[in-house]
Amino acid sequence: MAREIRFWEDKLKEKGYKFSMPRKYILRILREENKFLSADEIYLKLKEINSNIGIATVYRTLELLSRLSLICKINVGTEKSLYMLSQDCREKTSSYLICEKCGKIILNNKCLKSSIKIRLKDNAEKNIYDNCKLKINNFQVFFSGLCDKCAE
Amino acid sequence: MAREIRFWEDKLKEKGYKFSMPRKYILRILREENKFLSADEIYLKLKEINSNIGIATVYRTLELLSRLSLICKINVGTEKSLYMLSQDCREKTSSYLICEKCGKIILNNKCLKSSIKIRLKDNAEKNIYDNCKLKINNFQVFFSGLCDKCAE
DNA sequence: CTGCATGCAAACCCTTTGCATTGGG
DNA sequence: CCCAATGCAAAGGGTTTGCATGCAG
Repeated sequence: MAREIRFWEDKLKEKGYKFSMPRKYILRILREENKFLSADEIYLKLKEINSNIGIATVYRTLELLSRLSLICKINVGTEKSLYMLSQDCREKTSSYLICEKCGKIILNNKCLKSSIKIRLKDNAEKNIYDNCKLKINNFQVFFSGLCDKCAE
Repeated sequence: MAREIRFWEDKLKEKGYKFSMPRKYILRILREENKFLSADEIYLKLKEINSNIGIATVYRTLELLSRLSLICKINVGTEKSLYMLSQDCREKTSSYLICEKCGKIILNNKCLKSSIKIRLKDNAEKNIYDNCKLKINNFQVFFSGLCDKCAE
């Protein structure tokens, strides 16, 4: 963890941002939970540890960390945005199963993985940049439909 | 078009829903535009043809049509939800390239298609249902990153 | 006719913004 | 010390809901 804290601090300071208490706490929560969290889930966890960090700060911090690529943000279903540390996000989640109605998300289920074969060509990243002028830092597969509960 | 109108009508009536004027108009707009539209874009097009259909009805209709799988709904970036007729959605768009900052979307670019190889196994749909109790009606690939403009 | 579908407005929820204050470097 | 960062509250934007009315079957 100490190594990660140093890494976060460097990343922030190298761009001239302060390594403030709220930023430290939010990063630590994301590291400990190690899964996608919504802004208000993070806000509640901050309350649990008796911080009085406001929800506005949570959003501002998540926006900043996302801009610095320390975390990644996804939007699925009609739900709120979700955030996760970048390294874990890339290593651990690439496929999602989402109920279009209730927004329930299943991440990286084994069954999903075995149901689909995806292969990115070697030059994909460069190819896409050359064609579309967009530097890819995430790649995700979404299956969506209706879960049994919502289908009644 | 006449054939499609009949198809929509049957789909609605077979589940006991009325084929009302707002539903007919909204389906027709989606057919004519033949691309992803937001609820308020549809609402504006309805205004153009002098209908006084309310935005609430637009949302309720889109929710219903989505539930009946006549249309598909996507959520990307920080943007509003987008809707498109299902058949076109499946035929024409399965991959998206999104700028995480400005929300710009590139649909089904040839380059995207050639950069990725996707194969769904034959029994994928059934497999996923058996495991996750969710009936899939959509399947999409999202690449996200920063476009040149937003990267500065 | 009957009850589902609609229009309107208000409510809701997530997120952003304005502003005075605080605290990190 | 100074300015970026924060907390609070209010505003914003998309979407949903309550309720009286209208219209498809």
